[in-house]
Formats: sequence, C-alpha cells, structure tokens
Amino acid sequence: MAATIRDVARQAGVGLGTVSRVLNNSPLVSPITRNRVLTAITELRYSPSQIARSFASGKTFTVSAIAPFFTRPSVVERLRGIESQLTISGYSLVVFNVETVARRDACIRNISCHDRSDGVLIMSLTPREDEVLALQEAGTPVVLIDTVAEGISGVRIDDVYGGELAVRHLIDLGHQRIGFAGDSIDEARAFNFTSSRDRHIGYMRALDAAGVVRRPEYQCYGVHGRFEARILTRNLLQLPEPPTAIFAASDTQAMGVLEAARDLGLRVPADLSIIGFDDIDVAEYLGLTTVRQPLFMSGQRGVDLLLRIIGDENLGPQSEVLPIELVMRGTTGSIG
Amino acid sequence: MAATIRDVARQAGVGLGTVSRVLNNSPLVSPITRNRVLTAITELRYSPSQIARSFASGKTFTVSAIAPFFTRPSVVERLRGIESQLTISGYSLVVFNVETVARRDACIRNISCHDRSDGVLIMSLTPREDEVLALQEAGTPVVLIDTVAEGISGVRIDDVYGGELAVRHLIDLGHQRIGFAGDSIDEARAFNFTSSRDRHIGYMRALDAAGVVRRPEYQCYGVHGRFEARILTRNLLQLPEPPTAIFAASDTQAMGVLEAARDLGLRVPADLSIIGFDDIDVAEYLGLTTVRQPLFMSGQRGVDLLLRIIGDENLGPQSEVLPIELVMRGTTGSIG
DNA sequence: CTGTTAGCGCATTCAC
DNA sequence: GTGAATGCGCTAACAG
Repeated sequence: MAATIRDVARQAGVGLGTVSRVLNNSPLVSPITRNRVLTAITELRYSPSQIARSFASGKTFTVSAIAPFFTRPSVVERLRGIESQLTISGYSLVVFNVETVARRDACIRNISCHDRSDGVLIMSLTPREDEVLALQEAGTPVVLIDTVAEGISGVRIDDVYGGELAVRHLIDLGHQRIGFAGDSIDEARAFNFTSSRDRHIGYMRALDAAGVVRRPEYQCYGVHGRFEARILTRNLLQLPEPPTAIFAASDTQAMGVLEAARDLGLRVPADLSIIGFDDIDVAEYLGLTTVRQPLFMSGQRGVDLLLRIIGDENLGPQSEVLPIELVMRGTTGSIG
Repeated sequence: MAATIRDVARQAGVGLGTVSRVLNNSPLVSPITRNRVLTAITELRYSPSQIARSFASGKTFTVSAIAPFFTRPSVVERLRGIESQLTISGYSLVVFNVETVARRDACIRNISCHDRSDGVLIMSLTPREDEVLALQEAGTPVVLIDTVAEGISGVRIDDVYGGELAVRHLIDLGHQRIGFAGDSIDEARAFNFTSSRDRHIGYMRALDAAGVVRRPEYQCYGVHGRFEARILTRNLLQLPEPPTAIFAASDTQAMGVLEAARDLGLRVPADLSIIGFDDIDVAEYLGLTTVRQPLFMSGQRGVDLLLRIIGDENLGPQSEVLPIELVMRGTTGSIG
C-alpha cells in the first residue's frame, strides 16, 4: 500500500541507511545522492511511518498533559501555551481531562507506564507523596504546572504572596472588613488542588500583618464556579455588618461576586471593592482588579522545562517561579 | 531497563506467544498458564510497550482533533465531549489548535501523512475541494464536526434552520426591525468557517418568509468575539431607527450585544430583544434566549462515527444531523 | 560518504 | 493449548 523506506531506496538506487540519513537531515550525504533520494520520495509520495520511527528510536515526539476541568479559562489558556510551544518544537500534545477524583488518580497512576509520550505535564494537580515516588521510580520526565511537589520539576507562582498582594491592596485602600471567597475545602482536598488554599493563607497573612482581625464569617468556600461564588457571597453580603471588600480566589469566582453585588444593588467599587486572581481574558474586559499570573507563559515554560529534561535525563529537579503582579482596574476603590 | 514480553515469558517459563495471548485476553490460554503469566507480569512490573504494540498491530489507539480557537467556549465543550468519549473507548486524544490560516492549511495537509493516529476529527474547519480530494486519497478516516464537505463523514446541525428558528421567534414576538451580528466575512472565508454565514442565511429566509424587508444597515460582521460584537452593535443601536431585536450568530457575540445594550442604557428585553446561538454554559446563567445545539454531544457523536469508520474501512461517508431547539429565556420579549 | 546488518517489542502466523 | 518463527518500518552501529 503505502511506500516504505525500502521502496524509496530501490527507486533511488541507494541503500536503506542513506534514505534514513536524508530523512534525518544528516550532513553525511552528498548533494547528488540526496537529490536522487528526494525525487524518489516525491515520486513515490513516500512519507515515513512515525510509529516505526518512534519504535526504532525510542522517542515519540509526543507530550501528554493532564489537566483538570477544561472548561476553566485559566486551564484553557495554559493549554494554549503548551500546545503552541510544543508545536514550535515539533511535538504533539495528547490531553487528558480530569473531572473526577477517580480519573485524577488513574491518570497520574498511568503515567508510569506511559511510553507513548516522551514526557508529561501535570497541571494544578499535586501528586501525593506515594505518587511522587511512583513517578520518580518510573523515570518518566514530569513537569508540574501550577503546583509543587518535592523532587519534581515545576513551573508555578507564589500563590501565598499573590494573596497577600491582593489583600494588602485592599487594606491600603482603607478596607478592614475584607471577605474571602475560595474553593471548597473538600473539592480541593479530593483533587489535591492548592492554589485557593495558598491564596487564602496569603489573605490571612496580610490581615495579620496589618493587625486586622480575621472573621470566620467573612470567609466562604464553594465548588469552583461563578454561580457558586455568587450564591455564597450573597450570603456574606447580607451579614449584619457586611464586608466592604472581597478577595476572590480566582477571576471566575470574582465574576460571581460581581454578580452578587449587582443582585443586591451594591455599587462597585463605591459600596463593595472586588479583587480577583489570574487575570483571565475577560478580566480586562470587565475592568476587574486582579492579580495577574502569566497563564499562557506557564504553559510555554512548562514545555521548555520538560523538553530540557527529556533532552538531559540526569538533570535534577528544576523549579521555576513566574512573576505575578497586581493589576489595578475599576472594581476596587477607597472605602466610603 | 524495563521488562519486555520476553522477560515475562522466561520468568513464567512459557513462550512469547502465550504472554501475548494473555495480554490480549485471548480465551485460548488455560487458567493455570494464564495465572503463571499474570504473576510474572506483576513480579516484573511489566507493562507492554504501546509503541511496539502499535507498530506491530498497525493501530495506534489515538485520534487527532483539529480545532480552531481553543478559547471559544463552544470549542472547549465539543473537545470535552470528544475527550470523554475517546477515553471510554480506550483511545487517546491529540489536539491541534488552529489560530492562523497558515496553521489551518498545514494541519489539514498533514493529515494525509499522519499515521500516528487512527483517525482525525476536524472541527468547524471546512476542507476545500482540493483538500477533500487529498484526504480521500490518503484514506485516513476523517469526521467533520460542525461542518460538511461532499464525500466526508460529519456530524453537524442545520445552521440555516437555526437562524430561521431564532428570527422567526423574534418575528413572532412582533419584531420587524431585526438586526444581525455575525462573524467577519474575511475571517470566515480565510478559515472556511460556515456557521455564521449559514445562520445569516436563515436570518434572511425568516425575514423574507414574513415579508419583512432586509435592511443592510442592520447587519454587521466582525472578528468573532464579545468585544467586537459590543462595538459593532453599539453603532447599530445608534442608528436613527435602531433595531428592536438582534440575532447574534453566537452566544459569545450575544454577550457583546447585551453589553452594548447596557452601554446605551437600553433595557433588555423591554427596549431590545436579544437572541444568541449555541447555548454555551453561561447562557443559562445570563438568562439568554438562544438556539441550543448539543455541543458536548457533537463531540461524542463525532467520536462514535469516527470509531465506526476506523472499524470498518469501507463504510461510506456518513452524515449525522443533530437536533437544535429554541430555548426561551429572559432576553427576548414582545415588542414594547 | 555509502551499503549492510542487527535489532526495537510485539502480534500473528504457523506447527506441535 | 502452547512454543517457535516471521516481519511490521525504521534507526543506529558497523564495515567498507
């Protein structure tokens, strides 16, 4: 059916190795021979079998990415960065969407025996200790994006610091009654998400540093989503003494907070200041004040790092921390 | 390094073939032998090489998906459907994100020589005639999602009918001055997108059928996006005699229209009725009246169809049309 | 520079 | 039921 390398060799009147060399751009081929091979290739409409090539060389030129909840804008943005950078390097991307804990576990477990890709990118899902061990033993190159684990390379930001940045900004504006809307503790634990938790720690630190007392009733947690955040914050805003500002653990949740404010006829930022996290696409559009993290770039850097590890097996665990910054827009303002 | 099938055979004291049979669940193995093999497998922590298996069998158990603009919610939703269905069938998904025309062409061209996947799903990008020919000649199983091309299998909806449905609804509510906000003609042509165009045809048909004159100044086109739609419709709503209703070619664009209305202080639906298309996630949340198409399901069905074609090479081109329906919510109302 | 050789790890024939 | 033999298409290491 399809022409093989042998057909090409015969057609060009050369040996197998020569054709292989031409295919792999080896300089050890005379221009004349190279041309003969090249014309034979086009004549036969030959295209090398990637599977055979992978099989023989042991490299698949494919990278896997495990990511939770494709639907989240931040995940999509990271995936875009990954895809783009892989494409540049001639790699393909196979994706795994994790929406249940069972699948999370299965995906991470399967990495060990996953020889169909040269390396794996794990997004936002923090491997547990036993999983880390298994991964290390398997020897598959792995890079974490948006998390850390001892002994595994990763690209991340400092979420705690980000939380501090956000809340300090609110405090600087004169706010004292500051609420927090973040991810459900149960959900986070089940998937082993850490970013909302860390941002919450930053929230508390900033409060403590400013000598503002933490109020438990100002802190709410729900399954990640706009709708959930809306409902939760609505309650929070109906407290006898409601917060004057809210820090949402993500822009998506901040959107819910915005809507809660609208539900209750509160003006933003006059009556309520709102700050999010991530700086996803719509944040600018909504005029949302937020803490920006380089999402697309996190994907790119993750790929860079992974390819470096793939290229040099005995490269120790590398960790890269990406910069974040406060982006002041229209949803935060001085108190009063 | 890693154990091979030969190691297992030796350890279990059986032949190579037997191990292979066990791996492939062949019934032609005695329970005793099977058990011996199984224990050897666990002892050696053996896991079969997928590449070798692909190589020998000629099947990769991988499917490629080419999709434009990962960022669009409708695309993500389809991708989720694809991923989920493939996972169920034990297939992997490799994705290609198309954001430029050059990449669109490259991706479609490369399918022909793409033996790393057993089949390809092409989303929203309609192959041109020459591309169709190349695809057919290559013999790679291909299924189109959200488009049609003569001679290629596909899963789609009737966009023209959808447009009619939307506009007829507006007419039924008493509207006569009905605007349309859709994709830029240039962009659509460059990528060969067809849905906005077809929905626009439906728009015109519904108008004609009701004897309503089409007004060119009521129809605007822009690069697909919320922001662009917002700007464009704002102009449209500032016409001396502005439309009382607008049909947006997608929910994303409808969101832009909603915002344009808010910009101008128009009440929805009292002053302006708005209807979208797709019924993406946020539509329900926004209370947006829209034409629902089964996005997630389109991915699932695309996979079903593709796997059927992969399983039976000489299955002729199949075409499946998914149902759509009008979803009445809060953004459309009788003319006030 | 070039042709030849030997596997890569498995599925799939066959004989037994 | 089971073991041994062949080859998938290519790369890599070798000899020339």
